[in-house]
This record gives sequence, structure tokens and C-alpha cells, in this order.
Amino acid sequence: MSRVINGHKRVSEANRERVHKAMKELGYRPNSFAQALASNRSNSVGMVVTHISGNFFGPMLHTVEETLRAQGVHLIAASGYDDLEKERDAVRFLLSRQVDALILHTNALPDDELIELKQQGTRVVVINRFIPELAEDCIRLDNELGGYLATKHLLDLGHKKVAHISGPLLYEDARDRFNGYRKALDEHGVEFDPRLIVEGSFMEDRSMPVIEKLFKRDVEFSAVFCGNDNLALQVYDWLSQNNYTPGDQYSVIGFDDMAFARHLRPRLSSIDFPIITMGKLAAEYALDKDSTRQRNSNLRLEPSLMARDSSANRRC
Amino acid sequence: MSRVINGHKRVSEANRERVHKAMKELGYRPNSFAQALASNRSNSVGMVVTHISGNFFGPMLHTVEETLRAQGVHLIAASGYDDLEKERDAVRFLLSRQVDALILHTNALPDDELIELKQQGTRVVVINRFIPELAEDCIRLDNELGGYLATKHLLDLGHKKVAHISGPLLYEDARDRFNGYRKALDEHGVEFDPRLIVEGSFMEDRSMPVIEKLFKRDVEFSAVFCGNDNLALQVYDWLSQNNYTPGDQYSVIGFDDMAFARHLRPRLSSIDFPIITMGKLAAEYALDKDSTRQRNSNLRLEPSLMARDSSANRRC
DNA sequence: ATAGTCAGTGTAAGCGCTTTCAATATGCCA
DNA sequence: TGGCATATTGAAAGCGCTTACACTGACTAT
Repeated sequence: MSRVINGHKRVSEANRERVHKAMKELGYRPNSFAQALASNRSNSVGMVVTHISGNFFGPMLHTVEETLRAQGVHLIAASGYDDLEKERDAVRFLLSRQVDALILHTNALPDDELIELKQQGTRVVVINRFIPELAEDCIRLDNELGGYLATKHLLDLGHKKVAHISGPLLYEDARDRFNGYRKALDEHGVEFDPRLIVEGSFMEDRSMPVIEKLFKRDVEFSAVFCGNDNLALQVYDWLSQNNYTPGDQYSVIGFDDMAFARHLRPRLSSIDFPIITMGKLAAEYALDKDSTRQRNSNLRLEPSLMARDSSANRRC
Repeated sequence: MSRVINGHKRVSEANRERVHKAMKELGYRPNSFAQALASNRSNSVGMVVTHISGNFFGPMLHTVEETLRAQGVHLIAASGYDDLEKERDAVRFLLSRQVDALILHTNALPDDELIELKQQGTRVVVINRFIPELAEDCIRLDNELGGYLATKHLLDLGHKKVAHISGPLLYEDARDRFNGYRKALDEHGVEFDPRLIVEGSFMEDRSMPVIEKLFKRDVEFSAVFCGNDNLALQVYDWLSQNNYTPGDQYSVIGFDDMAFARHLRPRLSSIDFPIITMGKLAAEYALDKDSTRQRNSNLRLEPSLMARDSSANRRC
């Protein structure tokens, strides 16, 4: 009797026990598909991320999975590779599995499509992106603050010429970090110099050419704020290949504070990204059946500065 | 009409097209639960790994997911944390979702339980572990060869005293790597010295005390073979904290050749673990409906040496 | 005593598919 | 041309559950 399984209140103690006993004896296992079909709930949540592996999405997925599983809900993850078609495909795929909610970390999918998803009745949680129409479903980091903190840190160390290797400016978070950079510059009365800017990628091992370009440009600088730690890692590579030491001739700061940051030598200064908090929050939003609960409609988590050895006082 | 969707052969071209057109127009989406319920197939595969994030399981999961998705099958991943109860729980969880197959990277679950799973009719693929009764369903690396290659490499560089920081010897792979180490020693006529061995963990950031213990022991050595790259990373940490340089006073080699190995300075020598190949293979095994295809019943992938800067000739 | 409540239980109608089987259409043979 | 094999289509019976609804008693308020 399904009423027992689902904890319906109107069942007598006696019967409840009888049923439980029978279930044990027969080794009964509810068929989750029949449940899903009949109840129109799947007890699963879909998540699309840029890439399933990686130092950012790994911990994120892990946290989400753990939070969901504690509620008996499972996670189906799909990668979108920041590619429009692939992201669309991933969403379609997840939707075809009737997920109860969708956690989306998508960069290529236009706002409209996400809004439409929501209008079609899918519960949607948007990560690291802000869509006014979906304000209450968005969870993001205050990237501008992060960019600001990183740049201010370098400036405070006495650096006057601070370069910035941004992520793809097509992405809001990369733009925000860039804006934070400019804000800090403004505040310190340092003039913005476009020659100190190059645009890289957030992915591993793709930005060497751009980094090369920056360093070979005919413009001096003593510090670099990197759009994320992967970029910083490649800057480390370039510096070591050219016999420089991070924190010495060039100060370097990254963003995200990935696990490897503190294992690098010198240890990489970075801006902490509260991945765990964000993952947990996203899972909770996704679980939040009626979305009745009042949500912060402009939720931004706050990053913080992790100053380590790669950023040091400017040597005169 | 389901015959069209499922590519049944006996449908006229005309009707096939009519149906496709109608599907488009109505925005028809098959309900996967109804399909699963009616057909008794779920089109999903479950995978339990030690930890969803991380440099080893990340790429693995990614490969598996990608391979499966290409067949319209989805992956449900769960972490087992190398803990008996949690692994059991993960399996139960996945089973309750009626997965068509299970890909298992479990260390705590006893052989018997896995064998029983298989006997109950679940298709099982076992990764990084060998169970004679499940020989055809096991995919593993030749860890002994890996351990041998690593140690031989150090020996060939002139090191006479080679220490080994193993993974948990409770795990078969850690034991095999250890055996490879001993084999290389034997072959080079170097006597085994138990004082040069300590047992660490494969996880991040847990083995510092053990490393400390090794270096503080009253025994000399000039090279260390680490059971995996996470261990090597911590050896790097210890060396740098004590003003040593890997590849200089101490040669270091890791195992797995994780992505970060080549970003470390000096670049970490390691044993390449063909994660991608293994993931793909595991997914294919899981998909292999009838397990009709003749499989290699003692499949071991072969690791190879990636010599880089952290291992160098012994300085006299 | 009568009607009205409500906890507890049984029943049956689907959920949206797959699959079997019967029904019909088509083509081929002698 | 009749009969049989084969191609195509329609219809219906579930898959194992949830849920709405009807029903039974027992209990309470009038």
C-alpha cells in the first residue's frame, strides 16, 4: 500500500507495521519509474556545468550531489562546454529525464531560453549569472568585489602598473572582475591603460599565447591580476620559463582559490570563491519545492582575499 | 507511435515522416519514465567513485559521462568515500534508480557483495580492482608495472636508496605499486629496507605527518617514489618548507600523472595513468547489453613513464 | 436518537509508454 | 486467379505505482 511508503498520516499503527514487515520479508523495492510516472515527480535534479571535471566544477558537483542525496534526490550532471548547441542539448537531455529542477551553469544559452524554461514550469536555479527576470533563482558571486579586492591588494603593495588577464569578456563574471579592477584603479587614482589588458580563457592550458603577448608588449608592469587561477597557473609557467619568480619581479594574484593554489611555489595569492557554499545553496534552491520561501532576489556571495606569497611589495 | 521513435523497421516511409512532423509540431517529448516502466530499461548507468571531485575521478567521470551520453544513456554518480557503509548506501541508492549497469570504483565493499550484485542480474563493471569471479568485468591498470617503472627509473638515475610512500596498503592498487617497487629493487640487486617505506593516503592533504616521519627517520635516501601524485605534491610541500628542491637533493616521482604534474616547478615526473582510456572502456562495458562480446578476462591497461624534472641523476 | 465528522481502508482510474497480437494490405507464386 | 507469405497498421493489455473517491464505522454535537 503506497500510503505507508509515503508516510500518509491516515494509516493505523497496526497496518503500518504489518506493511513494513511484509516489505522486509518480500524484499520489496519500490520502482522509482512507476513512482515517477504516477506522481509526476522524478526525485532527481539535473545540473549542467561547463565541464564535469576540473578544479572548480568538481567540488561544486560534489557538494550539490551530497546535499541532494541527503534528501534522497539524485543528481544527473551534463557538460555544456560553454557551447550553445551543447548546452541546449544538455538541457534537452536532462529535461527528457524529467528532472524536478535544473541547476544551470551555462554561458552560451541566451537569457530568453532560460526564462522560457522557467515559464514552461521547470524549476530553475541559475549559477554565476544574473538574469533580472529570474532574479530570485540566481546565485552568484560578487565578482566585481573580487576583482576590486585583488587589484586593491596589488595596488596597496605599491604596484602602480597592474596588468589584468581577464577571462572571456563575453561572460558576465569575467566582465565584473574586470570592472572591479577598474574600480580599484580609479579609487587609487591610477590611470587605466588598455595595453595592460588581455583577454584569456578560464580553461586550462589555453591562454599561453595571450600571456606571451602581454609580456612581450612594449609596456611595463610589475603585477598581474589573473581572471582565475588557471590563468595564474599559466602565468607561473611563463614566468618560470623565462626565469622569473612570481612575487619577485612580478606579483601575481589569481581568482577562485582553487585547491592547487596553496601547493604552488611560491604559494599563489588568490580570491577565495565560496564554491561549497554556493553548491549547497544551489542544491537547496533546487529542492525548495514550492519556492514559497522568500528568497533574496539579489543574492551575491562575497569573495575574500587570500594573500600568499605570489604577491609582494613592489621592489623599487 | 512508438515504433517510429524506436526505429522499428516495419514502418512505411510516409508514416515515419508524418509522425516526425507531428512530433516537431507538437513539441513532443518522450517521457523517459513511461519508457522505462514499460520496457523495463532505464537508459541510465550508475557509477560509484571514491569522491566526485578530484583530479583522478573528475576526468574519469567526465569521460564516462560523455561516452554514455553519446548513446543517450545518462550517468548517475555517487560517492562512496571508501567507506563500507557509504559505498553500500551508494549502491543501494543507484539500484533503487533502476540503473541498467553499475560502474564501481569501490574499495571498502567486499568481493562477495559485488559478486552477489552480479548474480542478482545487475550488470557490473569493476574498476581498479580484480575479482576472479568477475574477471571479465574488471578493468584495471597494471599497477605493478607502474611501480616497477617508477622505481627502475630512479634506480637507473643512479639512486641507491629509494624510499616509497605508498597508498593505503589495504588497497590492491597500492599493494601492487609497492610490489613493483620491490621487484625493481630486486632486479637491481638493491636490498629492500623497510625503514624506507611509509604508508600514506591517496587523498589530498592527509599525509604530511607520514612524510614528516619518513624524512626524519634515521635513514638516508636520495629518491622517493610516491604512490600517487597527491602524495608527491605533499612531498613537494615538505621539501620546499625545508628548503630543498625536488630533483636536486631529492628526486621525486609520482603516480597517475595528474593534470597539475606538469605545472609544478620543477615539473613532476610521474607514471601516466590512462584515465581516459579506462573511462571509455568502462562506459563501453557498461553499455554492452548482452555482454556477448568476448572480453579479455584479465584486462590490464599499461601505464608509462613520464620523466620530467623532479627526477634527476643522483648527485654524488 | 439523528445527523454530521472524520479516521481508516478499499477500489479503480490513470500516468505515457512498449509490446504483443490480431487485422488488413500488398506482393508473389504457381 | 486463388492462396500464401510478408509488410504495415491498429488496438489493447499491461508496466508498478499514486491518488481521488467512495465507503465503513465510530464518535461527537445537537
